[in-house]
Amino acid sequence: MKELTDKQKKVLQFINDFHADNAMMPTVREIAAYFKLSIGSVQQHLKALQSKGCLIKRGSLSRGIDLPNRQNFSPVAVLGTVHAGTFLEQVEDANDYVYINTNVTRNRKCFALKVKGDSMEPSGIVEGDTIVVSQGERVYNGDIVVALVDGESAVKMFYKERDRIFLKSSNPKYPAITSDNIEIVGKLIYLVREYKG
Amino acid sequence: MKELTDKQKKVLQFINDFHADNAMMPTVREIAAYFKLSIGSVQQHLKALQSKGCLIKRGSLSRGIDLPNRQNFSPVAVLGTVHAGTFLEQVEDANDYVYINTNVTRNRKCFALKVKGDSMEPSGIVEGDTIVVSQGERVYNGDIVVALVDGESAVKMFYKERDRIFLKSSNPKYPAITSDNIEIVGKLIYLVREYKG
DNA sequence: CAAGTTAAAAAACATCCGTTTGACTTTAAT
DNA sequence: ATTAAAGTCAAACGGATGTTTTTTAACTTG
Repeated sequence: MKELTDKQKKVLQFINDFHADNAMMPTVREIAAYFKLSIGSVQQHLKALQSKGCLIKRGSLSRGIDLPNRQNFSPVAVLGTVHAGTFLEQVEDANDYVYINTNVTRNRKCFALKVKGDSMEPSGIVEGDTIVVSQGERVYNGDIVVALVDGESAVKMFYKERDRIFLKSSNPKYPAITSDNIEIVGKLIYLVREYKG
Repeated sequence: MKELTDKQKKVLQFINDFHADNAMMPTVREIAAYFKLSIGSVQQHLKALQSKGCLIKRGSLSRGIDLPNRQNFSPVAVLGTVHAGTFLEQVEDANDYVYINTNVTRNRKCFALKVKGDSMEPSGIVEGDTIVVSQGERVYNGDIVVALVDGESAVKMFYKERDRIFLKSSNPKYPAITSDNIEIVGKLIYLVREYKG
């Protein structure tokens, strides 16, 4: 990516800010008005930015410019609460969403859960955390998973030994679980925590 | 918010998806093309959605519709690493960013740090986590803060007793810190963790 | 000095786009 | 049967928007 001139940097910055504020790209004339420039001058700047790879044009659409590394977020439904100590599940209606960068979700089928309990505290998963789970994923020993054991869900570490699945808490005060009726729902891919107050 | 008709729901959904994919709102004609409708019909749907509070129009701008609960994200620079065991700071150039919902940052001045060490593990803060810190904030006993102690930074719990500041690790194997030279940089407001592999 | 780059302006053109109007059909409720 | 609401269409108007061309000027660089 070539060097940008000062003016080009400013124009690019304006486009960035404008999009962050208004959720749409500015028109050529809106850029011109901000910098008190003519339309043609702005067109030249845009062309320069485009040839340097800092800007993408999508045909002749209105507001049809785009930024190469634009961040994209998609809603992931918070389906309920998962108890990380003993077992508990409360699947509610999905009225709550957490927005995750698509670089993280990568088109995988995901959902989110609120954590209760302390069985995974040594792994840094504490009450109130929101965890994002990717469904139908291959899991390996040591992965943190959400599993259904005899119909109830839990967050645990996954281990498989001689075709037998063990679900371990990282908190040593809880024993490992094993059962003939374990279904792995998905694998932890993300965690967010908000400190309020 | 009144009930939406099936068609109105579909139109709203399309607008939502279109914006997520293209970072811009569709034009009336683009909506019409998708649903194989006339322009006027779409206008009517938009008017209905607007009167029901599910859509906002910004004057007569091209692509000038907006969604009431649109999520907005702003970049927060990851300035370096903070050691949560002993002390350590490496402020690098800000080439790394984490994108945080503006509902969380709320116009506050923020930066982010990568965590190393285990001194805050019982509080759910482990190595590799990215923490978001709000600067210049009033802090209270028990808040988790980033502080400068004799010029080096740390993540600790804040306590003040008789005008003396104590910085405690939640991991009991580290002693509490106190010094005449403690500067509170900011308060933890958010934490994200990505599980890779 | 000559040549190339960057910056800028004005004007004109074609299209894109939001808006409005009037008329028609279907469906559901009264 | 009547009424109302939702849904549809076609057409046209005016302003917004992207595009292109030509001209001018300042600043570097060889």
